[in-house]
Amino acid sequence: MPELPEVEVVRAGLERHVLGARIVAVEVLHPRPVRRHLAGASAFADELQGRVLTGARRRGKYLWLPLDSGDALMAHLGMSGQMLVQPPSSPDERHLRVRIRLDGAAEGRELRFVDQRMFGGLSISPGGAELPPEIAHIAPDPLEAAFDAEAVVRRVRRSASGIKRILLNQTVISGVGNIYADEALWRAKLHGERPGERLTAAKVRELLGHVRDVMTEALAQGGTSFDALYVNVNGESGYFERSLAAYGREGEPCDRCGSPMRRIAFMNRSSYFCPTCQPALRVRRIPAK
DNA sequence: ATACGCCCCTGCAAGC
DNA sequence: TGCTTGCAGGGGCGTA
Repeated sequence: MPELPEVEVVRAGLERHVLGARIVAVEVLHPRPVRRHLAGASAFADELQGRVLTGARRRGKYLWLPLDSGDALMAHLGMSGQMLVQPPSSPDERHLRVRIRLDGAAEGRELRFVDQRMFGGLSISPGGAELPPEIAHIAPDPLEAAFDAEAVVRRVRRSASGIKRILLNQTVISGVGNIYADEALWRAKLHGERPGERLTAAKVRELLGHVRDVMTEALAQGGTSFDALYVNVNGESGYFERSLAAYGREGEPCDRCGSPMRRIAFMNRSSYFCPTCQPALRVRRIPAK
């Protein structure tokens, strides 16, 4: 159930543990996670066989491993995906979907794609080593050099949509999911339904700063609990229970003002916010006399 | 061209 | 105890 910081932890782990490895065999245990490979599961396996993994890259929540062929093995973790590096002797995980046996730099290890809900998946991007064309429409994320905050400010202020919906639109800014959207909005004292076009440029800039900060802090904490051989992404790093000010805190006191935090339905999931610090509508102030 | 709702899956916890 | 319902951190796609 990863957002950008969790995906980055995985990327860094892959870079450390499978760089330079050669794929010797691929076993697809469930067809759904390779559904994007239209030629089918066995073609997917055949195309990967013999390739060398030459990198580990990320944009937003998408990961890709450039191959020595110039193509890339792409991965999206969806809601429940994990990429694990395991010795073959390790028992199969309950939701193991794809097994990739390695030699060379990662001799005797397996790269495993584990995914309970299978919203995520693996695919091969032809010529996608540098930037897979399938994700060219995804905007840069706040932690990469190509991120253009002023371009995001302009798009936000051109949109009548609610600011939270805009934050979750990966073509505007990538990597932000439901948790970090709520956290950044809480820090900025903004209600997620405030229309983008009604926000000042300065306020949007401030919000983007909070987005970057909350992700950077999460990344720092997620990285510390990272075990050397076990590339984990399941969000159980301890960060979520300890450091969240908004997400999942319905009924608990706001860390800033003490008001009970509220939860509302939003886009088939939930939004958490402080009704006092984050009013839905701008309050027209009555001038003091 | 946007912008929005629907749907893809499985599993868990709470409620009846 | 067993069934039903709601909910879970994502995003592609069809339709307005």
